[in-house]
Amino acid sequence: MHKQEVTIYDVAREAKVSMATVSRVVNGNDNVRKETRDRVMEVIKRLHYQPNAVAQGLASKRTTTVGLVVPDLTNLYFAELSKGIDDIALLYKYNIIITSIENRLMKEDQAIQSLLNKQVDGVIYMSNRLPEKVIDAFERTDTPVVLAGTKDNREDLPSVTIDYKKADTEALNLMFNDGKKNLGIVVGDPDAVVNSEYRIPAYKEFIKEHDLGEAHIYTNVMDYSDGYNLYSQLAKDGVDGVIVTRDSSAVGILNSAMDAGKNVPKDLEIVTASATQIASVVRPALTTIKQPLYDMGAVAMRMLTKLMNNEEVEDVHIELPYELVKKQSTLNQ
Amino acid sequence: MHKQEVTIYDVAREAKVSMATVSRVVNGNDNVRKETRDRVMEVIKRLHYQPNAVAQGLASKRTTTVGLVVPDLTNLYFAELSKGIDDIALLYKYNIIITSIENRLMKEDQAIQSLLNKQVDGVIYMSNRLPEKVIDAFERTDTPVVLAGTKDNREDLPSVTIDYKKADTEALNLMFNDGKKNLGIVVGDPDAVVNSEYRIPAYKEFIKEHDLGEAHIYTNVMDYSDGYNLYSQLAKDGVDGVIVTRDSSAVGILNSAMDAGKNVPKDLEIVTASATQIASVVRPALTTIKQPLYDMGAVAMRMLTKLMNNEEVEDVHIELPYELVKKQSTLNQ
DNA sequence: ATGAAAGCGCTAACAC
DNA sequence: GTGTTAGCGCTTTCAT
Repeated sequence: MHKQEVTIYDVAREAKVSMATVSRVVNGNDNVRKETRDRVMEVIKRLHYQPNAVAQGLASKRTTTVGLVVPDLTNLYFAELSKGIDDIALLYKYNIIITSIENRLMKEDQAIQSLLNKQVDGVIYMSNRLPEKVIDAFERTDTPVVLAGTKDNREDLPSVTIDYKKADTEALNLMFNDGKKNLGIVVGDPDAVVNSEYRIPAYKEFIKEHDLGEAHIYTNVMDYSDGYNLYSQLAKDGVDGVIVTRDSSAVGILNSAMDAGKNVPKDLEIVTASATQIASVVRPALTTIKQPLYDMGAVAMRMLTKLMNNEEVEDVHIELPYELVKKQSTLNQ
Repeated sequence: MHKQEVTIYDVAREAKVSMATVSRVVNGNDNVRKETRDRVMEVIKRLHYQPNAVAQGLASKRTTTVGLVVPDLTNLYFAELSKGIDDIALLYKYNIIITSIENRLMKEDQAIQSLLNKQVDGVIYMSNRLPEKVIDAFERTDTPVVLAGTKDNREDLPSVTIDYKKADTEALNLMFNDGKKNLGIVVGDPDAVVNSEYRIPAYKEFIKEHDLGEAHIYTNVMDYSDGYNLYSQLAKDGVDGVIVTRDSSAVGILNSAMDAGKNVPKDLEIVTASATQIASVVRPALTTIKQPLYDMGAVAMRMLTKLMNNEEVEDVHIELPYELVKKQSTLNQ
């Protein structure tokens, strides 16, 4: 399509060396006399030679490219994870191919296959859904995979997360100690492993242990308007404290409650489980389980670099510390 | 690195045809007898053959990959643009390599070069800064480039934008008609073409035409806290209406004003120039110049697909319609 | 409709 | 230290 202006062969000819030597210079191989190296470098500069990464990839079987699988770019939760990944990727000179898969023509396994076909050296998977087909695809390849902000059922795949159970329990406890006895939980996809295996069980255990009666579990609350519309139901159910996994939903609940003339936190306490910017700019500011999203991304990418280099990785299931940040959407007594 | 389990050669041997025929089947070339095609397809299925996109890229000189250059993934403005791009890219089966460049080791021209080395078929550039070096790199290559949400000085490069001058003038006029006579403008990077060539000139013209006295131009206000901290200055300067290009800054100003006991919009009107989610969830909700970000991204990507296929493109400088959405941060009289 | 063969631009033994 | 030579896995003429 576009003119590959200058190839390694042109440089070799002009510098009166072999392609191999140019390749050595380009790749920083030490086995080149300084004099030769300088001559080659000069020609490279003069001819504006730039190596063709596709050819390099085919010959070396390494593309210095990693794939990111993310549900939605416009969800700040994933954007902040991605930023951490991106920074470390840059540090190690990897490019990033990003694939978003929510509400899409493309299914998860197709996304993975597409990435693998591009010969990515590794994959970071952030989607909270992990269908069997994806697992199969991962198992059919040697390409290392790291999960960021999610887990698989069997805990086979390396992952970087927080302790969701502990975090949610702590949040519920905060509201309980504020005197709220009719607690609820609001999640997005109920089948997401994080929800089905950690958050919802943590909630169930909590209300059982504290004898809080009926469970109030609200699922498929995906965005602001879902949250906004949910409030009337929360009111009807007499819920006086909720933990909400998505902060856009939490903000929707907040605004809806206030529009209904209610007082947050007096009438309803809200704790959101992902501390993106949106949770801190609304008033009253939301109490949050602050996940170290940037760090989670960075740690995941760092782990992936090790896996791609066949380096030893001591622990493939890393849990980073979270922080329960008390703001004005809880009484904090 | 990873075992390329099955190659086109394996399929050819197993199906008792040549590699060329397998290639034809894979690429949907019609010149294959149905019988042969079926046999090849069967083998492909059975062997789980997947073409190596790197080898395809080297041989065909098309990678079906486009590069995105974006300042910051966690800025919803860019995220929403990217989403539009991504959806159209998926439709046309392009993968996306994303490169973010703000506050980074990597400079704009290195980012571009890295993308070009990967032999991307096209580039969408969203950064509001467009250094000479980047222009040079673009000129040294045949790879098509489209600017999304930004322009270059000479208007050489194809672009998708809104009419910034008209939009800002309309916003200023709204505030003027509300009786605000001490208007200001708050921007991020003052050297960004959109600011230096359109927004700031539009502002200057407006206050000159309406004889509003001294100009109040605030630059390098990049985020929420910059906006929050700026408010005291706005108050000191007696500004009673501002147009703010970044909505995180706008929200910062809003919260700061309210924390100072001021009334928005009575004491200060705020119009933000990019309508991301954050502008609509705060209370009072912000009046916004609603740019069709998703559409801008989609249109840019669609234009790029045409350029990559050497198709005719009637207009390479597309301006999409915006909408001035009146909310509670202006009086709207 | 199908096959043979020449590359695409580079890396990586291996030889000297 | 440097050159020679096979590939990497695929596409694409050009024959037939």
